[in-house]
Amino acid sequence: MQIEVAGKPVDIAEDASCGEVLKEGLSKKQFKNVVVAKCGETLLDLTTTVPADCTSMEPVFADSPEGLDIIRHSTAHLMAEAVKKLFPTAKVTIGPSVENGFYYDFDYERPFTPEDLEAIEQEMQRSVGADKDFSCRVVSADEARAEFKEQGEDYKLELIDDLEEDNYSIYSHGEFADLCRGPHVARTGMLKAFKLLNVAGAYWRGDENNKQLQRIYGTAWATPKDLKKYLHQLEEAKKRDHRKLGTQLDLFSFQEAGGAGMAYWHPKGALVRTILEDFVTKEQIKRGYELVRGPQILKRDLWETSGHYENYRENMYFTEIDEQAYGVKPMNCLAHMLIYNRKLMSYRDLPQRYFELGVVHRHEKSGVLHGLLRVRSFTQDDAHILCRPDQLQDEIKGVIKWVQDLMGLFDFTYSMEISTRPEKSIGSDEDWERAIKALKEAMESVGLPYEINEGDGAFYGPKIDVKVRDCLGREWQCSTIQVDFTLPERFDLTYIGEDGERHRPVMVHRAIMGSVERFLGILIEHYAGAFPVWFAPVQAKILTVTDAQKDFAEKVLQFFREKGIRIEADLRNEKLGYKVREAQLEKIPYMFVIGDKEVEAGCVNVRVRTGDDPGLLSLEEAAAIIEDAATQPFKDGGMSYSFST
RNA sequence: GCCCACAUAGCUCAGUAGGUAGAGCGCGUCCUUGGUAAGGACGAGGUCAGCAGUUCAAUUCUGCUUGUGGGCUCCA
Repeated sequence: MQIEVAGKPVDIAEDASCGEVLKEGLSKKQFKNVVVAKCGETLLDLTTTVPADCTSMEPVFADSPEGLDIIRHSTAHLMAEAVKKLFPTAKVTIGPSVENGFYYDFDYERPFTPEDLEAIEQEMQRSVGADKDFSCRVVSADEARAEFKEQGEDYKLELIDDLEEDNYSIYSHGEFADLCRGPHVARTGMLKAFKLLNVAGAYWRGDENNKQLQRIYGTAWATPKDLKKYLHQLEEAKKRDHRKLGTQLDLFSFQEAGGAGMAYWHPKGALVRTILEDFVTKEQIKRGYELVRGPQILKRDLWETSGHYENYRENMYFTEIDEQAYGVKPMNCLAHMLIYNRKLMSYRDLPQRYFELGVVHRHEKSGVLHGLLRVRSFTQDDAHILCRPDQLQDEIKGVIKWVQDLMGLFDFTYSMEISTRPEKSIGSDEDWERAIKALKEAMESVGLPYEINEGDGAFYGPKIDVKVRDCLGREWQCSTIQVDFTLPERFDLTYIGEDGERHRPVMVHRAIMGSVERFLGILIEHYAGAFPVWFAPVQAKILTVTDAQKDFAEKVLQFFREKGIRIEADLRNEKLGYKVREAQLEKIPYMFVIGDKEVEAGCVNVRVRTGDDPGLLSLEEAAAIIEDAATQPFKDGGMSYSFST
């Protein structure tokens, strides 16, 4: 019998295992790093007998994405073994691999402590040292039930009942056996690079009505070197954390006295924000939007009409004025609809595109707040497009283009998904179908890949969500495009068509940055605080060598200020090296050093934060460099912008 | 909201077997006039997050509250 291994034919015995076949077909060194076998799309344990229909087999190496997944999953089992050994009354639940690692959820009478984690990790190391074999057996549903019932593993019983399979595979190593689809590494000795990271609460099956379990997270890699590299990366990422940089660069803070989830913008941070908002606002106008503004609070019955009261109440703040109930706006759409409704619209007036940097308040659960990325009060670059059905496609495409342009400007990588109807929602099934179809068609016509996120739409309509990652790899939603047939109906929005009849416009809710706060948080992490010249709060800093240059430095300062360049001067009685260091830590793009030489020449000596050193330049030349650096990103993106004071 | 952890000077952190606290940086004054990542001296600065309780005595122990961090659930 012959089988192809990694492209070359190998003779094998009738009942050979996958491991034996791969060992035959690969060099000794290669085989050492094989975790499982791959036959077609199926992953098989090395101990599994080669299936009769398998004609070619590929090795899955430890450092491949699939291999790492196996290693992490197996490490989760290894951890469960250790936990059961140290805490026999703990009940096991599920333990999958996740990005960069794994977790396992346990039900135990007391919380695990950091010391417990250390003990667990040591126990895991012992098991690795013992190099126990992983083995798999397939049993009937009844046998599986009997086995886990005897062990008191109630959660496993629940899983068996839910899966409703005829047979189940059970993976064991040493004393530990777990209901599991597999596959796994052959021996515990292959798991040589892992670390337990933290404990967290997690609901059984992700449902907050269920019991809360204890989840232990860990990371696992193919080699200790990879593990070390990953842990180092984590450390580096922490340095870019926007919360840390926000303090270091004096951009913003959160004030305990003022309440959770609400940012306070310091002078530098507020300036960065203002520039971003200014750019986005001007760009909206160029793209055919009109600026509007609505109030912060609207009468409660309006929120009832819109369905917010019914579907979004727990996220809203309410207040009372003159015995009249009001709701603080969590979204801007209501005001925009009222503005649309101020007069009778003609089909010629459409589309109406209303843009507002709207401040919204949402009562987010206390546990979800996270720096600028998840707050209770934030500003959306929000717009509502009211258009005729025949205009819908072009409008969506226009928004997608704008999203692409903005993300491109910052060189963001992002993922897109279409979110469908959630449980709590309003509107007819047909409208939902129509709206989803419109979004899909637009995405497909632009040729963008997308995922479907079932049940995650807004309560009034489906949406395209654009997600960007933070420094720790967590994804955050930024842009959103939502098609809505329902709210125009609820507010009886109409326009007079060519036929002289009243028609219903379609509404597109959309935000490009999403939340200014969140977007800035991600920008801070993306640039590690070293903002591009166009929105750096301070673009250049003058550093004098001694106070003899003070007068000239002040003239230079004035010169650049008049040019609209954001510049500061460090005239303190300190050494140059000290001033350079400080400006470098402030991540200021340009430093202008002024000593006697420069005064004499009427020049500045330019130092760039990247380490480049253009040297002695005239004031005009230096200004040109900055202006160039500030406008270049827009030229590259086919746009134009400059902030002026 | 739930689980766990944490909260000491503007920042980063030490510390107290329960006897009201310390460093570095920053800040102020003075000396130093120094050419590309930290010159020196002196000084100011803290209801040890808040409120209760235990105690002769609480920053330290206990409880609650507030806030923060890591997750879960939920969402821009």
